[in-house]
Amino acid sequence: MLEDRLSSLRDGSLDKLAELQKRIAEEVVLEDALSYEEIKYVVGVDQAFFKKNDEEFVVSAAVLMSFPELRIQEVGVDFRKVDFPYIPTFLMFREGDSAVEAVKKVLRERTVVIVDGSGIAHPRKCGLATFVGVALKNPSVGVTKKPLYGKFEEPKRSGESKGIFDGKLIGYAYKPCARCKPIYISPGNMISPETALKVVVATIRNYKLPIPIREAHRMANREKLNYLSDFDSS
DNA sequence: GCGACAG
DNA sequence: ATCTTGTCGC
Repeated sequence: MLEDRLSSLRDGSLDKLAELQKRIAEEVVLEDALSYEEIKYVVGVDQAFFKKNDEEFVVSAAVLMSFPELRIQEVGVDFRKVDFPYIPTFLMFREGDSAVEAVKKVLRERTVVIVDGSGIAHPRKCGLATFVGVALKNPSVGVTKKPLYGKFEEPKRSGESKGIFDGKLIGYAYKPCARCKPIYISPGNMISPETALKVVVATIRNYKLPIPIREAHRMANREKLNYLSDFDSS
């Protein structure tokens, strides 16, 4: 079954999905829809996965926080079966719909969405964060722990950032602390690389990853355990 | 052709 | 992402 899905993807359908990504990328706006001062909230989104009877499920959690105070306002959750495998550069087809639904439940005016995945720092300029930002027509930023695409130099000092380039500036490699490896930040939609960096840095504080992402990660795992324990007892 | 490759 | 214990270091 799994092999069937993978082979059908290999034989050309991935090309069509890649074309879809290129079309979505054409809708991206890299100017700030919100100035830094206008940002009132941020939403962090992340997901957890698990298998139940040979089927795979995803739990997405979206945590709305005040900005720049970072007080939790609301949490949105989406739970569903997943049928698309993880394929590098096609992550949006596996996690995108679920992430969008979770964010929809908590989204307000003047909010920047922070996603655990690339934005335009992607071979076709269409990472998970771009998908979410275009689908919701809302400012979004992508943050990853590993680089996916683009040329950059290693930031060496704590707090230092280096541009990620693909002809032009498409994001930043940022070193959160002396012993931390860099994180990679790129605009998803409706935000500039500079503002994307500034917002993310403002949410990191003493950690490596943005606090909204950390909170979303915790919530997704919390929900995952809930579903599993409910299943067991029923 | 070979290797790289978010979560 | 997920499977998993302890452990080294700031």
